[in-house]
Amino acid sequence: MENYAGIFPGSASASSASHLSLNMMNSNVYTEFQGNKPNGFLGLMTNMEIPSSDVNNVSQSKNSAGNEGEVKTGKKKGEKKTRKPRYAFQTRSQVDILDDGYRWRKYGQKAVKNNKFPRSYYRCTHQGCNVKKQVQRLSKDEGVVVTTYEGMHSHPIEKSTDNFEHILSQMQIYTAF
DNA sequence: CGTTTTTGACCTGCGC
DNA sequence: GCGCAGGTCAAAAACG
Repeated sequence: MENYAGIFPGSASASSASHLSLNMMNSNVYTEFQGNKPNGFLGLMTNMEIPSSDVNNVSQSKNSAGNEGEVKTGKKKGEKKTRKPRYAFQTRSQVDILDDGYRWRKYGQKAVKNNKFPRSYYRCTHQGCNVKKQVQRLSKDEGVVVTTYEGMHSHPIEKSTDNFEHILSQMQIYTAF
């Protein structure tokens, strides 16, 4: 399940590209940011710090899409009092697995209360890299996938990233907005 | 054969 | 104090 090869129209060696990812560049896929947050955060990456008391701010921002709302920080194994920033992506895609070029190992899957679809938990397989990521899909709009990144990678991408680099650059341009 | 996925159990924080 | 919800671990299966 790790064949993320040419998915882009420009890439020649498109190996059937069944479940690939990163096809945000495709016509039918595009990152859209809806005013989910009262603060009105727009952008590809939104870094939000999550203080213990602020946890419910995400859920309270219910709105059009009808997000399920993540409550509780649930730190567990209290070792870090420092809350890590999280970066949320809201992407319109038919596939849940959006590949960013890193290798992820799935370590859990749980169903969310207000969502029919389960939420998947991934972890970066790189040694020492404890970056986590969770993918969730809105029950209302199956086309909308919310990817939340936790932590930052301190190592280069493992994949050859053919023109991924190029693509990423373009993505950044989008971010600039 | 090594690695990742899968799935249930377990843990933790919060609300009642 | 108990139950709910979310998050993580771990063992076995599945896949290459």
